[in-house]
Amino acid sequence: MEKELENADCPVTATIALFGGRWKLPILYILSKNTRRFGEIQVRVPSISKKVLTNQLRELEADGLISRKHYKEMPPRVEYTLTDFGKTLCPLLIDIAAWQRKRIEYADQGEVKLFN
Amino acid sequence: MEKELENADCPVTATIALFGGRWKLPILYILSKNTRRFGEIQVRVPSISKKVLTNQLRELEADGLISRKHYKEMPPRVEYTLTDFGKTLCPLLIDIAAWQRKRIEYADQGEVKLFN
DNA sequence: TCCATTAGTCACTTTCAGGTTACCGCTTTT
DNA sequence: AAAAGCGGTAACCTGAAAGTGACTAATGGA
Repeated sequence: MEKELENADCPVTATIALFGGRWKLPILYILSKNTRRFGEIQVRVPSISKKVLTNQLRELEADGLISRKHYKEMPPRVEYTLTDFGKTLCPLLIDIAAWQRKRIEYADQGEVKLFN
Repeated sequence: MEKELENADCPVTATIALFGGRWKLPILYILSKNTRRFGEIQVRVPSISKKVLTNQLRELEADGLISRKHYKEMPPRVEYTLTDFGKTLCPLLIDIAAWQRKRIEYADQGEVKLFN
């Protein structure tokens, strides 16, 4: 039996891994509007803890979607910004949101349930 | 401080939840080519267990992406098919895959690492 | 002198999607 | 009479991610 797919090199899976984390989309959305300091992000993402926020930011940085600028001041100041590459993600997110509207159309026709 | 977003009604988050499960993309990919029986899916998704496959299929069905047809025969026969709504997902997945190619371009320029 | 501030880290606990193994009903094949 | 085939279900386990609370460094201000 042929192997129809190898999960590891599926481009869709690979892409979703980049922003599939629990809080990554909210973070990217916030940074798409403005460069933000750590604390500013935290206050805009409801109920995220420092540990998890740090984590998600580190991963986004490692994937090249955001950059981190650390000012050597006291108290510390750290700013996060979407990279040029990170900005290329925005149109895709808009496409995804657009499809959600299509889903709502189907729901209006009773063909699809929105909530289970 | 204004709440810039509520995660729950983010259309991107909602969409990704539909196919973010561990095996949902492979399953959708397989069904995008053919209607398939349970066992045919299982054999094409490397190393998925029956329980998990059942689970993922049930969720995809609940979300209206696939339909399940149970023939009352013995031994049992159950066929899974992409719904019309499920088919509308395909172009989106193609967009996502296309963005991955953009990512690879950036990687070629050394601006983004593909693997960490 | 002591406190507040910022961006974390550390150690620990909780959660739950996903995985494992065993079992089932009903029929045909051996 | 036994085994194989199909599409599951039930009970249990596991590992990674997420969450919690306490702690820190270095400075300015009351």
